[in-house]
This record gives sequence, structure tokens and C-alpha cells, in this order.
Amino acid sequence: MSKLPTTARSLPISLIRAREGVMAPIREMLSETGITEQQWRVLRVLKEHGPMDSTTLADRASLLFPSLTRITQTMRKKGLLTQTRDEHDRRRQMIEITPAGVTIIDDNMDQASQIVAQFKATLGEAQYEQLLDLLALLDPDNTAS
Amino acid sequence: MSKLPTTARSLPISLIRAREGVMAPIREMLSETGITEQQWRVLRVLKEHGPMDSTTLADRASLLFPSLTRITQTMRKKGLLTQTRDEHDRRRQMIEITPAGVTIIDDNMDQASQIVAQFKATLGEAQYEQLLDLLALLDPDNTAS
DNA sequence: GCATATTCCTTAACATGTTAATTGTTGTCA
DNA sequence: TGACAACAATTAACATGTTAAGGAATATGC
Repeated sequence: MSKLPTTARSLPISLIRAREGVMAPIREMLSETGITEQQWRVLRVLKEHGPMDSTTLADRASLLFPSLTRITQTMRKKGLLTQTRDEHDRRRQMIEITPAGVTIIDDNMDQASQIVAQFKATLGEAQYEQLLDLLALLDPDNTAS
Repeated sequence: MSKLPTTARSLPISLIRAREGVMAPIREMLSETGITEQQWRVLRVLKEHGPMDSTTLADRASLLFPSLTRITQTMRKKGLLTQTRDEHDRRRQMIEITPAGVTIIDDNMDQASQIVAQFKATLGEAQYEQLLDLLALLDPDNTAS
């Protein structure tokens, strides 16, 4: 007869709580910029990889497609990115970060790096890297696993 | 000059993706019962610890209070739990699982256990436990850290 | 070529996440 | 006691998560 673990030792709940702990200082940082955590992810992916189509962006930013549709519309109105139809395949859409979007990243880069460094210090470099490896094993879309 | 990690090695994104991977089979299981992942958590906490007030429940199920308010209202209408005002402190509210709620847990217990076992097998018992320990370190509300 | 399936994206509907404001209740202290 | 702080819970408003359905463009097979 199998038994469930206690909720305190539940993997999904532990993941939520850890995420909550990690995001708290990041959300605090972003609250002053007027963008959300997801919009921050979109900006970072776009700056890191350059212009890309919506499908790739959704994949890299770990956003569901309906969410991305709304998010990009909001961000376009804010002037943080541009949306262009692909001329060869008019179903597709290319998305590109604007200078205003880059500015938001640049303005918060140092503080974000500091937050990351804080968590690395809490866990130690080795355990920090190991945590990332273990989390990757739980991701079905991770090619490495 | 500090630098942010690539989004692929970002801790928040890794946490999201891991959670997505873990929740996928659980959501699939729950889709047949008509309750959500959060409602499942509420039921499990209530069955594990017995009746409790809303604040304690929100804490244990890792739900924000406004979310819990809506969730308990929905679940009360479904007959999965009862809400009772505390007579000594009429601000408080006691929440208790109903037999119908217990039935949902019992009906899915075996399958849920199987899903947990699957992930333990994927990571190995030792790494699974270590992952939980590392995640606990990121939770600011965890007394052990 | 043409019907059909497939793909990319959007919209809809509902539930939850998140922050702030509000209501009702209890505690405190002058 | 009576104003005021503190607390529990709700409500509001907006953004996102999630599943399902729909629309426009392209690919495919005959």
C-alpha cells in the first residue's frame, strides 16, 4: 500500500515555495519599473538571443502561448518591443526588443545580478549548480535529460 | 562588472520548468476529477492536519489569502469542505474537509503515489531527498533554514 | 490543383497570482 | 468607555495560467 508524502515534503509544494522565495526580491525590484516578472523574462530572452518568432519566444521564456499573446500586446503598447509579420510565412510573427526595452534591462542588471549572487552565497556555488542540474532532470523538454 | 546568467541557467526559470514537468502528470490525473491542482492541495492539507482556520490553511497550502477565499468558496459549493465561523473570535473561520472531499483523495491516492514514485526513480532516492533539502533552503519561511 | 490536414496565432472562459483597498471584529490604552 | 491600532477575511482590479475553440495561412497527398 503506497502512501503520499506529507505536504511539507511534497515536491510540487517545495517547488512553489522555493520559487516564491526566489521571486520575492526580484518582484520587489521590478515593482519600481512597472513591468511584471514574466515581462522581465521576455525582455531578457529577447536581448539574449535577438529577434525571434513567437513560438520560440514562448518556449524560451517558459510561457504558454495564450499568455504570450497577451503579454506581447501589453508590451508593444508600452513600447518595449515590436511585432512584425513574417513576409515569407504570414502566419509567423517576429518579435524584437526596442531600445526602451533594453534600457529597462540595463537599469536593473546590477541589482538583478546582486540578487542572484545572494542565492549563490546562500547555497554555495557547488550546491547552486547541483540544484540547477537536478531541476533540469525534472524538465521533460530538457534535451540534456 | 556583474553579469546575469543565461536564461537557460536562470534559477527562477529552472524552477518554473521543473514545476511544469512535475505538475503535468498530476494535472492529467486531476482533470478527470474536476478539481484543480490548488484544490487538490487544500484537500490534502485538510485531510493531513484536520480542521483549521483559513490563515493556517493558506500557509500550509502555499496559497495567497485572496486566492484561498475564492478557492474555498468554490469548494464549499462543490460540497468538498465546510466553513464555520469561530464563536470566540468571529473574525476567524474554521475549515473542514467533508466525506466527499476525502473520497476524492482516496480515489486518487494510488495514482498520485505512483507519480511520486516515478520522479523518485528518475532522480534516485538520495538525489530526490537532496533536492527537497536544497529547495527548503530557498524558502524564507522554512524554520529549518 | 484542390480538398484536407497542419501550423501559428488569437480569442474565450474560467481559475489563480498579486497588490491594494475595504469591511467587520477584536485588542489596547489613555 | 471610547478612539484607535491591529487582525481576519473579503473584494476589487489587473495579469497570468490553463484548456478549448476558432481563424488565417501554409503544407500535403491524391
